[in-house]
Amino acid sequence: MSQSVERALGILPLLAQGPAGLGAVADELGVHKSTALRLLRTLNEHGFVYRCPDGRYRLGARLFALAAEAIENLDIREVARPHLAELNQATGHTVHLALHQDDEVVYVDKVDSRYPVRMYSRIGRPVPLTVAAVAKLLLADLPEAERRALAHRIDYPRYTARSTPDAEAFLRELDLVREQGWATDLGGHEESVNCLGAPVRGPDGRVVAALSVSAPGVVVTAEGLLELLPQVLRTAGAISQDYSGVQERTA
Amino acid sequence: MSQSVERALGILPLLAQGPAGLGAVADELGVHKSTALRLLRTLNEHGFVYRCPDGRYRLGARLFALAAEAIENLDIREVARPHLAELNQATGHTVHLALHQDDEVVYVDKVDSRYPVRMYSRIGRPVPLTVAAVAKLLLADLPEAERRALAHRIDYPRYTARSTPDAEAFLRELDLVREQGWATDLGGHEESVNCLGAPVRGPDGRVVAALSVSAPGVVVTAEGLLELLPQVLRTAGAISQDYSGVQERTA
DNA sequence: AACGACCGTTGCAGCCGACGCAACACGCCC
DNA sequence: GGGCGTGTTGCGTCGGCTGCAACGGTCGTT
Repeated sequence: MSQSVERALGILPLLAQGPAGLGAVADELGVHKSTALRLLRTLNEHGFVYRCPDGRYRLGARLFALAAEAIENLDIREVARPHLAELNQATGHTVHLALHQDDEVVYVDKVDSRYPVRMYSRIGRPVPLTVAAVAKLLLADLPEAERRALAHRIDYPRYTARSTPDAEAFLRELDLVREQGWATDLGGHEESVNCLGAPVRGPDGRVVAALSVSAPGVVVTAEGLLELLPQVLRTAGAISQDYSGVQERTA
Repeated sequence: MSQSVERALGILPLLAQGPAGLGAVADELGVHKSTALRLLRTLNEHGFVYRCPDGRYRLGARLFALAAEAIENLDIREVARPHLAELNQATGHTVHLALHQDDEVVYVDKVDSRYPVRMYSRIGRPVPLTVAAVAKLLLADLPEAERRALAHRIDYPRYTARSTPDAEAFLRELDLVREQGWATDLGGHEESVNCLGAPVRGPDGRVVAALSVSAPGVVVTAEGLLELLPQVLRTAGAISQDYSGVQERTA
């Protein structure tokens, strides 16, 4: 839509992969150096890009600040936090909270496991759509047409032998998840890690978020994890209720 | 420099404070609605802005993803991580790693305390410049002129009675920190939390990062925390060495 | 020391892309 | 139904952005 903005935004993913000089940025964007310079300068003035002492460019502090601030302001987080902490306290496992935006599912909060062996994840990081329990929960609630379109649009990486192989299998899985009201990821992303998740619903009954507990097989078996289902469902229900209660929060 | 980009970037901080409608954004920017619409659309196409079902705009997932990716790629992090984990293992306290960019100091990694009472912090979040141990370490290494300019440019919020009160006190503190090679924050940010930090130096001897251990007074006294100084210094030294060894990593 | 290669920076003219206007299309409440 | 407050579209005009070319700096090389 807006050329210069588009180009400027295109710079950011480039720099996310690592620092780069003016020339490299210009080449990558396919524009003249002077153009790239102007864009980088404006980005720099606003703190989105940081100029290293050696002249190369990196992503700037402002970006991190914004992301942090935005995450703070996601209201579901505030409501959910105490419940997540409680679930973590009760089970000892890592607890995640995730949201759906566009074609991505992102973790917006987590409470780390008390066990030394922890699952690797990071707040703000996109979740593998086809295997993660929270992703299945969030996507299963989409209207049918949208769900089908999405299922055929995305890729199906074979993280492990148990990863969802294709769109058909994924849609079947989503149907199952929607029906039973909870979801699992049994070694679909990393061979030795299992997850169990449940949906958080808004006042209109639609799924607005999803939470999950994750634990490596060495800590608890898949069967053992499934025994936590009632607790997980109860926590998700409690958050749903709290969230529907407060409801409007027009900033 | 570049008008449209500048405007587009101006939108993001607005939305960080909470969701807003098209009209509100246009008013705030001082531009026509149609202009704001185009900017929002481009931001939206790139995932930096997310359109709520109710038509309002929020910050988008891409922003989180970028921030996460960039933080992953900060190479000091990778080098430091095992050392931080070790320090955490040995002491049990929360360990932070921070960097300096422009006028901000940001946490880029942390390992949580094993104690139930934890200090509140978040990766990517700006650190209070005037009191945090890591901030003092990073700023103390600036060239004198820059240090003085910065000291007079920033604010001195009185978080607690022990917060640094003004520029003069701050500069004195920085001199002390630079000389002794380590820094503390004894209740300067939150009354009951103490920190002890040390600098990580690059191949040229300049401070490139800072780490700290933090613990609430209920877990360990300030004196007890100070006894960890040798360990903290050793860890910082080990990271410096590793970092200077690998050195070049031109992406 | 002089050279050349490379990178970042500046001024400028032309042109295209962004701007604001005005009109339209919705949903809502008085 | 009429008024409002949204968000949206098409269009002409002007201005901001673009790419060029030329400059200045810092290396490494001969």
